[in-house]
Amino acid sequence: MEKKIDKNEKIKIFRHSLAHVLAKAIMSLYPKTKLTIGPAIDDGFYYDIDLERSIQPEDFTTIEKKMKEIINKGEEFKREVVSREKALEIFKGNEFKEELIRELPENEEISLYYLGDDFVDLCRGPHVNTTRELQNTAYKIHAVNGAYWRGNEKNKMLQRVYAYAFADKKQLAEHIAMLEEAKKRDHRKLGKELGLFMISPEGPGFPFYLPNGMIIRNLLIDYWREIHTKAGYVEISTPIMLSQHLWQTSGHWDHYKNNMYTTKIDDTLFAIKPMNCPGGILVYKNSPHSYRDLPMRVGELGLVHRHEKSGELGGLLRVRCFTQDDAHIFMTPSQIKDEIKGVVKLIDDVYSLFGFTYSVELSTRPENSMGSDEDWELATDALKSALDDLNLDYVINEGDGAFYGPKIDFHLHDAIGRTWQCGTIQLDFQLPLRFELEYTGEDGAKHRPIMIHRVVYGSIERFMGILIEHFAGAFPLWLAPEQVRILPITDRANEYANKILEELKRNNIRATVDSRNEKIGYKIREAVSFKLPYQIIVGDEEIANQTISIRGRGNENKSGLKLSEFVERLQNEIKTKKI
RNA sequence: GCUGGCGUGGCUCAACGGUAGAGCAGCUGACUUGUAAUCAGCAGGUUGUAGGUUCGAUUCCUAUCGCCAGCUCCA
Repeated sequence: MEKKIDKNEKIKIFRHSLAHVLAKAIMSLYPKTKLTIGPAIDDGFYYDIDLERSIQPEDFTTIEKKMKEIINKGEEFKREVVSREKALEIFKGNEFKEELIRELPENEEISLYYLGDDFVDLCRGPHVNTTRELQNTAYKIHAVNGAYWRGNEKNKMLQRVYAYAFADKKQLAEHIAMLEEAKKRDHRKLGKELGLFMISPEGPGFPFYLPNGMIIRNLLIDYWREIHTKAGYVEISTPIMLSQHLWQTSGHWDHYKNNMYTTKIDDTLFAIKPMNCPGGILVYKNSPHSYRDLPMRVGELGLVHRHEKSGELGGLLRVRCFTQDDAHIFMTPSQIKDEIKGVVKLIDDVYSLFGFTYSVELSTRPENSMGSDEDWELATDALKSALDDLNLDYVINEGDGAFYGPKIDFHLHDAIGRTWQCGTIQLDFQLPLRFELEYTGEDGAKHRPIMIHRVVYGSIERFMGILIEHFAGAFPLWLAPEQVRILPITDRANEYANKILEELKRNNIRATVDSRNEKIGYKIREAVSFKLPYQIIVGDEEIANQTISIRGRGNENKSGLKLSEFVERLQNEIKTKKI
């Protein structure tokens, strides 16, 4: 274990040193470049530069060659500690470096790293001693993208040059091969090939479900209803469009207006809901409540619309209209911890069922938020202590909470390793206050409930996107749109195949017969490429013996089976939701 | 929204200043086939859209829409 950490440190130093080599190469090719920052990242490094001329993919090889030259020269990395004044003088004219230097804390020493005699960069280090140590490393510039200076969209946009970098050629090749493989499981590609969903240019970010995708979606919803009923939830449905007045009360109008679609009915402004909570709150307010009713767990599969900026859309992972598997829990302060634990448990159960691993983040108060410091502190502490009680590992994400409360986020990974927030649990003292929610306590007095907003899938769209990539389209039997395809070898077997089909249908198994006039090899090839879990093959032999032959994933190939045995096996596999 | 790249028949791609070509899918016919592509024929595109340059544009330029990567933002 310790060795592994050492290795990680070493590759980080390689990557960071290579970033300096890249910077030097770029400076020598394009002397007008202003350098900013260039850190090591998970699969390599990048360097953000400010340069009039935009770096093009054609330039990558030129830059790589220049890097190689520098490395082969065996130039030395030399560290020098300088005064703030000296540093400012050296980087005079580079407003980015000047800004960084000015912001360095008083007590911290300012170090420079020279690479050869003619290149210097402001840097904390550490680095390799000479570029000779980089001779075995393998790197490849693969992209240049825009990136705002210091990640702020109000700042200047720089060019970010990305490179993969590994300790040797083999590791680089493996990484590139892995990315190639990942492309094959891209949910957009599979969604098209397997007939799951489409997105029309007529509705950017508004996905259409195709029949096969709809089957999966409905199964996910069935499962969701089943586990939520068991966990003591009730379900409601609230309107998709509600008056501006409601959104003003909820605070969405002040904090979320730019993301909301609006329309006028007569002379009143209405907004399409970007979130389900205000509707859920109106339901709560519809009748008086006693402490005996709490906690009230109210679920809603709510279709929300949000105006996401055009460049932010992507397949099913980022859309403008999606169904949240939402629920609001109204409760007393003493119920907070148990309720949060209950939701965490529910989320863990669901993600485990699909074989997902996830990471957890706790997000705290953002800048543009409402409510008192005390409430925020209380809410944040409640979330923390629930997580601590459950012994869950989590990282804290400062300032990333919702405008009405702090939250726990659950992140899942897509095929190429990007993480996506799916599940979230948000604690909210603000909306109950704004909407003057009440319940009658044991003491007969009115009290204010506390709310949890939570989703498990997050959005059905995003979750399906991740699901498609996770299984590479080869869904577990219970989710597969087509579970079994029956392939008659000649048309003499069509009648027998149709009898089998009827029997499967009677047992609620989704099956079809491929009675096209094609060779068996052709039908198998197609069934396999559609990632079907099982194929039943029948010809003269099977008819004579009244048996079936099957093919399953993982090269399973069996003959002489009884149909009834196979049906039993399928039903068992479906019932246990085996993955 | 920003930076850069890309838009050719249902899909995957070719042609790149001289009025678009292939494979797969589709349709028709023949073959009745035993575990990942049977053969033959037919049909299908005013090259995202709108302008411009040119004798001539899919190819060059501008705008616009959409897609992709990243940034920002987010379920």
